[in-house]
Amino acid sequence: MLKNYFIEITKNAINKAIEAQELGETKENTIELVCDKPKNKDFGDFAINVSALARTAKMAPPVIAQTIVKHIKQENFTINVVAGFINFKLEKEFLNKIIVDILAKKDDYLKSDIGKGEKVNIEYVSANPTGPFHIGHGRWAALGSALANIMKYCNYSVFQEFYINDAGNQINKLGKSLEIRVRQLKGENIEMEEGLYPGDYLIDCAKRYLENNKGLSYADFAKQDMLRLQKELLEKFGTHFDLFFSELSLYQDNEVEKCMETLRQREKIYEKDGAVWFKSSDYGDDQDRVLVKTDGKNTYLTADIAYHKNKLDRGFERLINIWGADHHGYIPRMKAAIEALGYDSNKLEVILGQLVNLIQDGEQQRMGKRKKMVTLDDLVDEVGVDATRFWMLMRSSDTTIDFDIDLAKSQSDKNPVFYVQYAHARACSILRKAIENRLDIDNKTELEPLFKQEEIDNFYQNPSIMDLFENLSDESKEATKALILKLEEGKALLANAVKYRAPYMVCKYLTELANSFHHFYNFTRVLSENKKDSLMKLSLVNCFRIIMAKMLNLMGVSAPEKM
RNA sequence: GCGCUUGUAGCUCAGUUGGAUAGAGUGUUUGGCUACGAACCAAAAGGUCGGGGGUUCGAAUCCCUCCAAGCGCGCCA
Repeated sequence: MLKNYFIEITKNAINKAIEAQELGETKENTIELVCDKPKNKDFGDFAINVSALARTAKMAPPVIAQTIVKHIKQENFTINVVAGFINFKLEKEFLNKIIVDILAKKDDYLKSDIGKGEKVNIEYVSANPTGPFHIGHGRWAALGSALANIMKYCNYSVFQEFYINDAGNQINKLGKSLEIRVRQLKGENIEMEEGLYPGDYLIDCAKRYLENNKGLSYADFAKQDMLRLQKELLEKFGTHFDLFFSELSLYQDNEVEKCMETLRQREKIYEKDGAVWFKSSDYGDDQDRVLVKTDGKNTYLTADIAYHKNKLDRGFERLINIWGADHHGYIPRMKAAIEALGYDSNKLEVILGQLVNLIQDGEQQRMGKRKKMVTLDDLVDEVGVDATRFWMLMRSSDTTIDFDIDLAKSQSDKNPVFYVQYAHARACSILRKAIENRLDIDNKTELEPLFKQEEIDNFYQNPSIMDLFENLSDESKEATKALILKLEEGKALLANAVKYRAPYMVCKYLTELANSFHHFYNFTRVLSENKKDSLMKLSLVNCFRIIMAKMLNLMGVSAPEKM
């Protein structure tokens, strides 16, 4: 990564300057260098601020910068000092090399080894199998799968998991609700009871039940039916789980009981008022929590603790949970439980996603107030997987999303996903044109294609000559340079997105990358009779296409060749 | 009352260990297609970074305080 490269160079120069006792009273380099883009493009392409050395050196920042620069050998770049900033300007050799590098590495170019093979379990969506997903589930699904993708790409060993809440009282209610729907279909005149699931989707489920109930109870049938629909939608939504983990199985396998026993042995539970309590307040929770209610049934927490123990026992070094913001109060008790069981609670990392509001016809639709809830299924049918995913991913997970259906649906410049995909399709179009027959406008005759595919492939494999900056206008030079630098930036960006668990950064980058390409396109003619020149420019277009397609792919958004 | 999140351009949002003149998109105004996709590009206008105080060479960023919005504070799941 170029930023790190310049930081290294500067760090070495500072050390040399200190050795030569040129930096006043500075004995050692204690400052952390940060490499940014200069505010003003004329200054250079990268900038490092060394003003912080003023404290120890007791010298003016410009003098410090000049002193350091004396120790930097300027190779394929030039330096320009402004105030306390050392600005690096790349020369074309540097930039050309980046393209050669991408051609060689292809879509592995962006990879970095920040994961070092760490075993990570990402648990997300984890809905009750009692009905269709709402829009919020779509956000968790998009977020979790995109995060899993980028982490895998950066060499984390990622395991994606969905926890099925199939053991609680809600399953009984689901069974009763289905029973009523079935009896209604049979012609009985009964009403849906208060507190049960009134949604129409159970009517469809009831029809399937009547067709073939496989000898299952109402509850079991409904549960399996709902889960099947959920799985189908997740698949369609580009979300893959390695395991659907059943809460019920924790009881069947005695894991809940064993987990309780461990806590008991560690003296972390006690009885009071006829219930069994977990001493979570010993580990920073506000209050102790009930594990077994006075009616003898376990709380949701009890099984969930056993579930987290199970995950840790499977050898995961890190557990990432994606939860809705309405569950934030649940974090301290889960961390407490992990500590109480003798594990390190820092292994548990919870990503809280703020909720999603739906905007339709310019008005906010409150989930609860809507007569007919808009499900994720409806949304995907209306606006498509790509737009839904991109819209869900483009915002930081701690902002509430206003999902504007009409905007997401509109296939126009208002829709960021099309802007990005359009750039990709445009690049593909150029690459296609290079090997297609051309129309001679003057004579109205067809000409041979400019290239054969083999010629182009050979050049990509062995780009012996590469100078993208020959015969370009000044504007085109700037645009070419900006595009190359933007491609290079992708690597550091992806690493950051992983580090901060923030796929939204990738979406932002995609928009910027698309913009760089459109800008380049507008100033630069790629295909011409000058074959060598065309090949070099095609290389750049191809590099753009590779990086763009890979990033879109990581987000679970398609990279269409035509639109 | 306590806790978490948020408050930046008309609107939707970036701004990640405190750094140069606070940035994008959208909207508004204007200009650009007889060669590779105009679903595009370029330019202009648009800001007391919720208010107030503090920390320092320097604050949208850190601290305090107040205001506003969303979400939590179950022997529900």
